[in-house]
Amino acid sequence: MSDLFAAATPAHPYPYLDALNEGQRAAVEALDGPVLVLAGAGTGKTRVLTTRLGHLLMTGRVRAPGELLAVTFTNKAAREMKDRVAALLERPSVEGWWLGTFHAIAVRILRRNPEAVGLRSNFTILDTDDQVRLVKQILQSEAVDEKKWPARALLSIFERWKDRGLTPEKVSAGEAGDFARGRAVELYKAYQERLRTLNACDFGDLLLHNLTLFQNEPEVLADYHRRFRYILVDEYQDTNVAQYLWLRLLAQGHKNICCVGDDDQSIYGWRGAEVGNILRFEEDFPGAKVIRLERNYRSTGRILAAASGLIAHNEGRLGKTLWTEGDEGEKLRLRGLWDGEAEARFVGEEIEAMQARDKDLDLNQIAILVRTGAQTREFEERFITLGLPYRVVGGPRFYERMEIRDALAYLRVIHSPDDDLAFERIMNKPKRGLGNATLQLLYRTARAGNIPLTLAVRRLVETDELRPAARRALGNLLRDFDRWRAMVETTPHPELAEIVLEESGYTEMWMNDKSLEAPGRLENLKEFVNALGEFENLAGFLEHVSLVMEALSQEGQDVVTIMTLHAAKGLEFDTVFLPGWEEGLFPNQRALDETGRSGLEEERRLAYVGLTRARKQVVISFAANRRMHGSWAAAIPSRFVDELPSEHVAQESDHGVYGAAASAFGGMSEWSEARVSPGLARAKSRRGETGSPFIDVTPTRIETIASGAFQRGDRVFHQKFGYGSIASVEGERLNISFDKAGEKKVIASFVVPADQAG
DNA sequence: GATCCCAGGGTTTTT
DNA sequence: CCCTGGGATC
Repeated sequence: MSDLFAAATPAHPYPYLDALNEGQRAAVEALDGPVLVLAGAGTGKTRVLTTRLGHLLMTGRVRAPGELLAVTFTNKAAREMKDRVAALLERPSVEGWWLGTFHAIAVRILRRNPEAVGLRSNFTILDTDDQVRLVKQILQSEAVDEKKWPARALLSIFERWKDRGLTPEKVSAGEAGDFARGRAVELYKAYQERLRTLNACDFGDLLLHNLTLFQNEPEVLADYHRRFRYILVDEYQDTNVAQYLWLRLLAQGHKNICCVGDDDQSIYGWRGAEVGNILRFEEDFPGAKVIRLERNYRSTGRILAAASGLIAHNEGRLGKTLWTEGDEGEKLRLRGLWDGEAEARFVGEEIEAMQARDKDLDLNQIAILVRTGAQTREFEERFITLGLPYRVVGGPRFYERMEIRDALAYLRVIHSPDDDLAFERIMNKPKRGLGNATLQLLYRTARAGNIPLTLAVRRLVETDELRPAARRALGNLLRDFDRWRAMVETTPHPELAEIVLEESGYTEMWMNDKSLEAPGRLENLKEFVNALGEFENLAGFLEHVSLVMEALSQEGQDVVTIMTLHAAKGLEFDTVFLPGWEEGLFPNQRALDETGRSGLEEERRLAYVGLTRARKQVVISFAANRRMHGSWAAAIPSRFVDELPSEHVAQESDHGVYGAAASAFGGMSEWSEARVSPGLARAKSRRGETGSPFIDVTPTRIETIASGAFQRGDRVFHQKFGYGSIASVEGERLNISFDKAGEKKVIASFVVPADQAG
């Protein structure tokens, strides 16, 4: 502790400081007391974070891993920081450090003192699916009409309360709302009680239980005060109230808390984030130093000017102006199109033109950032037709897949026998002749005796209340679980998992399944067993899966990225396409309806995030007609288009940015394309626009020029469309009749022979 | 108990 | 348009 003072005095022993600009250096050197680093997009935030961490070590303020708490929002950010710290310390990994997501840290704390909140240390963390099923059960037992009051809606009410740190007791009467005629709080209480009985908690509980723990057990909190001498928080603008309270409690002792964030990039208000947390920082932590990082190292001057011009329309900002010493760059491009399809075609053509100009073009440096997930489809379809490799970021995560969740459920029941939801999930998977009637009886018995489902099963198989077939099936299942559970200590867990999947008949179930997903699912199960091997024990694995596990991403390929604006935060690309800038879509109507002005400002921040992802070029587009939920709607350009400073924007349609004019322009372009390119006209036939002369003529002709590895009649497999037979071959383009997806034109490199699939 | 069909509803998403 | 879930039917 004494060298703390000694180390702080010398001026030059830290060469890494010289590589920083003035603001960055200030942010790194302000080690003690509360500090807020307002780090604009592309200003070197990660560098500041890691250098600061290193500086804490070099100055001796942090000498042991346990003395620093570093929190992030995503696993990705946590991993990146871990890697950098490991590199800094020249170690392969830094597992002992308190460095992780809010939730991962909260679990770690909760596992040490679970009794304080009525849990046992092997408690389960439920995912969304389990949560919804639990809420449904409660609605049923409380006789609430699920049609009128959907479980999901109620769950999101609970989540918002949890985001604000509210336990059922703390929800004030005025908050009840009209859900189920004001019964929401009562239902919330029932939900929390059920969770406790199940020895389970949901994601929101992790933080909420931490707050309860700290408030009820001052000793525990004091221990963490002694432990964590420095706290570092990333993406502070995304914290919700519960996380804010959590941080405040932990920082109470020494007040050495450094939060890094950007109020202009707060885009998660809809899931409980409070921009107010960052705006209020100086009041919350008196004496706080605020350091602004405004020098941008990423984007061109014009992109920064456009982004700044846009975001200036927001009120209630801390205020910050990005600048660069780099080039002014090209103007942003703005294009109006006829409809979403034309827009996708336009983007495809632009990328092809870029490829033509530069044959070494790195497709990974191109991103299409959309407002809603539904927008990705049109681009996907277009890119498949063009044979342009792409990747859609998002979609179901690995552990959200049905087969993985089933396999997990088996392990969960083994690991924590009271996990009713897991038991219910796999009770009849594979089919054991246990249907709804049996399940209802089980639940009645469990509820009557206030005991877990598996215990109810144990009692029932001793009686004659069940049908003999059901009784036998359940008896066997119980015996299986007992046997597997007995193996936990003696059998390596990956092997155990394999045995369970085998003996339960689960693997067999998928082997007998003829659907096109089945081979992929079996593959995922193998992957699952492999992943299991990377953990010390079953408990560790289960925790990892519920908190961290992500979809397998095929990285390292040369592909264009398609993703939502939300998913793009923190990333950067040379060229960014921003389609769908239309009123109603972006800003999104629902955001405006639900949260009004603050919703609009959040949408604007989203636009700001999108713009600042680009290093060199931004291409914004809007369509005059957009199909939503199956019906067409005329659209007008987004107000954000008008908010861009016009001197930095090149409009490519001389008909202006208004809907009607854009329609005329887009319509014409479509017409001319159809004339010059039969291939494009044919592609449209996939959408059922029959009657074009091109469709009738081409198939016979193209067969004669068939070449390459595929022939008519071959069975093939396609990532997106599944299995099918080749109807005709046209060079690299294949016409395939897919078993499930119907007729599609695809590029040969996108399919493999059916026998090589999976 | 399992399968099929139709109605209804469909931002953003991490942990 | 496309998916999900619940009810009706075999």
